[in-house]
Amino acid sequence: MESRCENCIIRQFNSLRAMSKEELKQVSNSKTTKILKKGEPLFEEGDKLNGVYCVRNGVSKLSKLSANGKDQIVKLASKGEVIGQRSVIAQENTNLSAIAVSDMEVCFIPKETITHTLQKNPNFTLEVLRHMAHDLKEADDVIVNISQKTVKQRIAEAILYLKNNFGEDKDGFLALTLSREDISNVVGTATESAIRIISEFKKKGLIHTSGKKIGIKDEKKLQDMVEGF
Amino acid sequence: MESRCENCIIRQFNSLRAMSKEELKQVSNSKTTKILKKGEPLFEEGDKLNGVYCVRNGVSKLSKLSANGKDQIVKLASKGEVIGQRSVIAQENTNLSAIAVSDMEVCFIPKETITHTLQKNPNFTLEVLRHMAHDLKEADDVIVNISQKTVKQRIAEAILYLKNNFGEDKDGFLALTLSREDISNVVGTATESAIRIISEFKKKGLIHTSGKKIGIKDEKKLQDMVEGF
DNA sequence: CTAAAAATATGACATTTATCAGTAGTCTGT
DNA sequence: ACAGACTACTGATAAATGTCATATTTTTAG
Repeated sequence: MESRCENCIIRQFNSLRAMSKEELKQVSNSKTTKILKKGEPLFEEGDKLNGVYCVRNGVSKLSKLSANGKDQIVKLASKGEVIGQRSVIAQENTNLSAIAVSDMEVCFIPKETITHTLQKNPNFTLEVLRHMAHDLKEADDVIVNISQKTVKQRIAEAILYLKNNFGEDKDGFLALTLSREDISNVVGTATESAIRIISEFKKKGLIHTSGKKIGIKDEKKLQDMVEGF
Repeated sequence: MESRCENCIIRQFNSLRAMSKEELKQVSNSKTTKILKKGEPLFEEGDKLNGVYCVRNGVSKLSKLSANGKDQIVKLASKGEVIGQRSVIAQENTNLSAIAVSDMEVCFIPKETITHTLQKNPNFTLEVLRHMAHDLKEADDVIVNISQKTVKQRIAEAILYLKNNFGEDKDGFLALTLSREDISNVVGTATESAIRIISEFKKKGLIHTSGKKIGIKDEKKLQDMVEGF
């Protein structure tokens, strides 16, 4: 049978840790588990969400389609993160799409369970609030980065971000492999520009690549690049 | 004597409306009122906030300094909005500066009053949460706009935003007058670029200006500009 | 394993935007 | 009312980035 939320380690990393034993039992009884293959959508922009998704494994990109037909990736959500809270809380259709960028395992928690607890357990609400406050700060940082840094700086930053958040595999490549297009959508630039700059980094010996995989060779210089040197 | 929060109309527009009579009384007793002249700071990036500010009148820009020395304006907060909640909730120093862009009147509410209510009144917490969810969505939209629209589109959008949110004066100029530099910092571009594009809009008959004041002449064409025509 | 499809890569060029330099206009405080 | 300071404006130019076209490599499906 399904594993129980009460015992789930993932929970330690998100706002569900503020739930009481009773509440967790309820979550566990109402949740369903879902497996997604790389590339499959969890939901699409504009969908009405009937609950939130707790990521057990894998990574999802949260993106928004712009008028000119390009996706902008606003956040990468991985193990322990809860996706869709914003829409459920604001009682609106979702403003973002969520698509798996690696195989995923997620738990779906119906919104009734969440909203019920939000109204009853102030500790949980406060915990969710803290998480959202954190997300908001990060969003502010993204705004400043995108508008004030060059594409080169942002790509260097993205590469370091991928290392710091998802680590490296045994061969020294970034553990999370994004397509060049996804990278350009994180950074907010044309795919060709991203590719060009990645090639340049490679020529300069800052990184090495193999297919779409990227490995960091000179972290310090990459960091300097971010700072603008 | 000072006016009482219980009677304050402003409250209707922000999360304070979810407070009980008792709680409001406490807020009213602990609050202080502050007058700011245009250009004066409410607080600066990195400050530790001892409470939140409720805007009674005037407008404040919330901005963040980037590495290259330029400010990026992340939000304009006006009547009814509460400033500084994010930092108080996350228990961090503030990541933004708040500077008055017009004369202001604000109420300062000490953080103890807020955090106390956050722990006791789930309705209030939920209301704050909803507001933050809304802010987060807006931040996502800003990210997409900045990275996917041209400077011209963003300036057209900013002008329409100023009209829709702050209205026009009797002579048909935008009621909130921002300096060209502030406009460029909202839009995330160089001041000269903003000026150039504003001149261009003027030549094309989309707007008219007088000193730093801007008035809209052809809203439809401005809107088309935003859409990319 | 192989052919087709998709993704990556690169060059040439157009467009957008930033930077620097300098002038004109507007506001502020005495 | 006036000087000085700030702000708006304009031109010339450089730099960054986007676009289109096309070649090459990698991945995928059968």
